[in-house]
Amino acid sequence: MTFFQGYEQYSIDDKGRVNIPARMRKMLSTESANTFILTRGNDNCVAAYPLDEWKKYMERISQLNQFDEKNRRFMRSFLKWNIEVTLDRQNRISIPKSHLELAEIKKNVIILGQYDHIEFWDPDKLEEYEKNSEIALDELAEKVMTGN
Amino acid sequence: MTFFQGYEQYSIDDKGRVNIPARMRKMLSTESANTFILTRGNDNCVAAYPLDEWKKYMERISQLNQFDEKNRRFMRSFLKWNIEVTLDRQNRISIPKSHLELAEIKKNVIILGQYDHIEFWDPDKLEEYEKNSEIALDELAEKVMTGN
DNA sequence: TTTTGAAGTGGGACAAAGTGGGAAAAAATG
DNA sequence: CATTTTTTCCCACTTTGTCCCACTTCAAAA
Repeated sequence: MTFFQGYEQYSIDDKGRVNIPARMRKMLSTESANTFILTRGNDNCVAAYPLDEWKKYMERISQLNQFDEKNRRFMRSFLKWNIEVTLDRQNRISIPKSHLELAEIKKNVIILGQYDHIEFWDPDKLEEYEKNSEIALDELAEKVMTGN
Repeated sequence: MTFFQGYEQYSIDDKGRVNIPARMRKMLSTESANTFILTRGNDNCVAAYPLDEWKKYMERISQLNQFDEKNRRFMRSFLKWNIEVTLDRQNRISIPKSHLELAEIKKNVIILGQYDHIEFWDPDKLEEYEKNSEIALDELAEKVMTGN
């Protein structure tokens, strides 16, 4: 079982390229073929799922009935932000402008390991997000870690 | 398993031609022979199905009993908008005026990958459509992605 | 302390992708 | 059948993306 954790602060160059941290890279299975699916993450970030992890989700999508109006809405909003990217020889991916704008990422980016995926955050936005959540974290931590 | 996803904003020239985004083009099987079936999409857009995907639908149509008045009605409204188009050497298709008017597409067009087909939207119309759906999307997303 | 290799960053050159327009061919019209 | 309009094919330009090479930093090993 492999999973992503930890965080790094990296920079994005003018061409929109970011390095994937070495220790996260090591988590990639050979099946994922150095390929990620970029997508819109929750709470204002960009998320990257390894190809093989992603297939689970696409299985579900494929089974939706498109003649149902709600399902169509969901599929459109969901598939819209998906894009496949592959590591270049320097182990970087390039993030499209649309996605950078979505998460308001400029020159610097925080890379978070988030179990089955990686997240890219604007440093300021992440800080802001964290400030808004400090209150309840302690109880939540207790609940999760003690298992009830 | 290949499928369409992502989105692009492209332009339509005076002759009604649109480029098919490279990454969506790569999804085309050789059986589809660079051919799409344009048709009337749901919710005010134009849809394009690769030839081989389309055949599945035509199979079902062929089995309808035409002596049933309702079936005839359906077939007429359905078949009316179908038209076969092939990529030119620049990987473009040309969309008939009738279809552009149907979806109120002018100079610019949003191209959406929608699993088994591609959709063409007028940017304003799509935005409007998306605004009307934001409410229920989160729960729906959770439901679909967590599998219950 | 020096060396070595891996990791992160930047930029130039070339190829691919997207866009526009002219000329020939085909179709539609009277 | 002639004329006009539309469609198709081909060429050319511009922008974007990809590939490759090179430099810097840092940490572990010699």
